[in-house]
Amino acid sequence: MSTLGLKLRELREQAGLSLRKAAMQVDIDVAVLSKMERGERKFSKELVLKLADLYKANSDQLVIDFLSEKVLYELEDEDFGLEALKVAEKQMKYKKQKNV
Amino acid sequence: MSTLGLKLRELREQAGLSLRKAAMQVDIDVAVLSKMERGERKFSKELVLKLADLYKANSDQLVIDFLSEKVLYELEDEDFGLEALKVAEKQMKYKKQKNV
DNA sequence: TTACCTTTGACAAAATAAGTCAACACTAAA
DNA sequence: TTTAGTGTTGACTTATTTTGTCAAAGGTAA
Repeated sequence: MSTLGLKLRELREQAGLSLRKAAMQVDIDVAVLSKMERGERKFSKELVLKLADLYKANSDQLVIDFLSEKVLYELEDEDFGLEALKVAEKQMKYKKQKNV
Repeated sequence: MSTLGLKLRELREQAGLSLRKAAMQVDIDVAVLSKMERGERKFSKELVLKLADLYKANSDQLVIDFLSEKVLYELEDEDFGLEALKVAEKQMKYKKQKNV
């Protein structure tokens, strides 16, 4: 289901950390991390960064996944989701170029 | 600032409706509609549809603008916003194709 | 003045998200 | 068969965000 959750779970396991220990390190409740890894609760960007750091993983792609998931969540079941993404992309490029 | 707000304001004026009257027709407070048209508050999709109907305008592009604005709002000031959009697009296409 | 118009800010209420906790079920080692 | 570890669940509280309501202001024109 959740790409980000899966990835972070794998990274945690690769780092040899239990859910409890990882949660403690980043200062959240175990229950919450468990739910986040299984896509039952949303990550925050800050937490993603903390976890990337803890797992010694590169955070860029994780942040991209985080944002992308957030966007997809907003657009799920929308008939014009794809069109909306294209418009958003166009506007973002414009803004970037124009520095608005 | 807000494309959608501007568009809906223009449509309202073209329909010859005052803010008060339009707001009354769609059953919201004038203050709220005023703020929405100026981008100070967010539209809901339902309201966009109601307004499109009231102004006798085609709602498709308005809904696309609405969604796109929502997405851009989530991604504003994000370094990886564009990358996130691309990932989201890819996943959405995949989902659509696979019917997941 | 009167009668409209839009905008503003302050506040209350409702809805969502985030945090906390205790208990459960499972596995494996002692 | 205890003990200690694992992850999961649900109920609950608290905090934050969003939404709705209202009154008043300032503008314009008859």
